[in-house]
Amino acid sequence: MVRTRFAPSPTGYLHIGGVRTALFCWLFARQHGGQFILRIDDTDQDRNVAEAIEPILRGLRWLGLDWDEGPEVGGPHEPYFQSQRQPLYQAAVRELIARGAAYYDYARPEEIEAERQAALAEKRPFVYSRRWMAETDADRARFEAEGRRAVVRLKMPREGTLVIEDLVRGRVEFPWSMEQDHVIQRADGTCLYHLASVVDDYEMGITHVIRAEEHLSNTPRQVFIVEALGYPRPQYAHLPFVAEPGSKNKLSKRKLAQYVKNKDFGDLLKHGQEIAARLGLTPDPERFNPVMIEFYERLGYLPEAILNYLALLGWALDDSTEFFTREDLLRYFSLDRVNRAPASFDAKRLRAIQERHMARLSAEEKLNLVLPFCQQVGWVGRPPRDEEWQRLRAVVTAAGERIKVAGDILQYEEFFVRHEAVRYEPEAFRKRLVEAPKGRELLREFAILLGKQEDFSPAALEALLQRFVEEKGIKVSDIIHALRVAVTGKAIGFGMFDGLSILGREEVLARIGRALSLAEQAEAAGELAARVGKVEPTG
RNA sequence: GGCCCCGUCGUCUAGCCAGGUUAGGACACGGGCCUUUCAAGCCCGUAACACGGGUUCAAAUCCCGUCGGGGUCACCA
Repeated sequence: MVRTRFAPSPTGYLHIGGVRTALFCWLFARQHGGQFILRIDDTDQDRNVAEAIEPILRGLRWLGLDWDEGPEVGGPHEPYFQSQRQPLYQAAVRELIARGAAYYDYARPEEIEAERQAALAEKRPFVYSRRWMAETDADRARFEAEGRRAVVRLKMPREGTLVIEDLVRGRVEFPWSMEQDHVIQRADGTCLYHLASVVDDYEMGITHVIRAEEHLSNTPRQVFIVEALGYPRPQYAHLPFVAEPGSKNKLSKRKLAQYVKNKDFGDLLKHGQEIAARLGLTPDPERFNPVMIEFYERLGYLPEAILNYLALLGWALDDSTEFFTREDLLRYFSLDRVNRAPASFDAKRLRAIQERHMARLSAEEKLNLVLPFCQQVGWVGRPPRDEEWQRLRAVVTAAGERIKVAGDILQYEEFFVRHEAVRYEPEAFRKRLVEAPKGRELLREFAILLGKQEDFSPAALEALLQRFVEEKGIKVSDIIHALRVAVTGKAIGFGMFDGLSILGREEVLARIGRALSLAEQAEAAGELAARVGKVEPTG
């Protein structure tokens, strides 16, 4: 029975690299009919764990990476918080000491540091002298009489080689002589991560330890504990870490300011901020950024697209397939096709994959995705009235593939407000209406035709405009830009006739009328200003 | 610095283990088509085996070395 685990520390956020690890653990367990366990590695903490794990659980849930055991779902190995399992670790420490694999050490931190410095000065690797090691009660009593306090250290081998058969990296060898006598229990009696991790992996029956590459160097000390305690050695698989945009450095949430300088990354963030602004949010930049999973959830990305992108960050099936649904991933994923080199975070590629997943959604699915965003800004009610549904459906259909994430619906405000609330882009308004008296004249004439038009379907409207254009001997482009700006306030948008049809005759006429009169006023004011400007110098 | 890992187009990668490919794909980029704007779509194109030695008829692929990048060396996880 395969059992894998994802064991984050409660830091208050879930970043892309962590999710990628969780995904691979989840995929591996699921496709082997095994279990995926979520464990919170909080051996260090006195912070508010409940608050700090919330974003982690929420992120995994959103992505559909369900866990069989862990926080909120329980399981036979409760509790799933390391902070609540100390007695187990302490028992393991006693066992290690009894077996001669660990010892009480009474060195003061500054004494260790002095040895370390001495080694550094002589350019030789640091190995603790074990001078304050206490292996008998008499030793302990003597050191304690000096007022020393003990930590427990691993009594690591000092010669020989450890061979690890890693499922991703193959055979890796470590000389034992390079290993330290790591501390496994603090002076205050609490136990440290490496010990806790090994004990829990054993207690929870973890068969495959799948984690990021940065743990590869930590593996020897863990294997030492595993063997000293007589546990079966789990299979290890060390995934390449996720690197920052345009570099091979490990992704770090602390270097955000630097990533923003990367154009693609910056664009992705900017797009997100625009949507947040339309929602009236001012999110915490520490959490609302493309390194964090929360960012994608709030903007209406598709979980499946994120999963697809993440899977490709360090894994490939073959030379050409890159679109994967969740089911595809479950079917085709395999650890032996995981890459060894780090993969850097590529914002553009993430967008491209999101677009492909979005494009295959049905209108109905897209509608449901977009609905909460519209409700949040008050365009439609909860639940929406029939006519609101219809309008929303029409806009979503007309916008088509322009809506790349659910939050993109918010750029179509003009279809959800009345004519008096339409906002005009200043540049477009000036160019297409204020400074285009001919365009205004054509628009005025066309409005008369629109007023008599019964059939307001896109096709009929297009035919109407065609006829108008032919009769006047002009080109479509001579009028359509003015029409677009007058009706939507914008220079760009989806098909003009779809837009007119959605708004309906009364609204369209009202908008044209308003735009025309505003443009005339602006022109008059402009002429006046120009005239005044000329007069002033002489006067 | 020691130990460990990694190095194919700008990016993500296939190919490497079992040597022989015009070194393939996608994203990005450039050009064209389409066109009422934008997006999409379609067609075409630019672009890579870190370097140096071997082994071999033949090396991205096997061996050695160099260089470069990264990880790790806590009473953090």
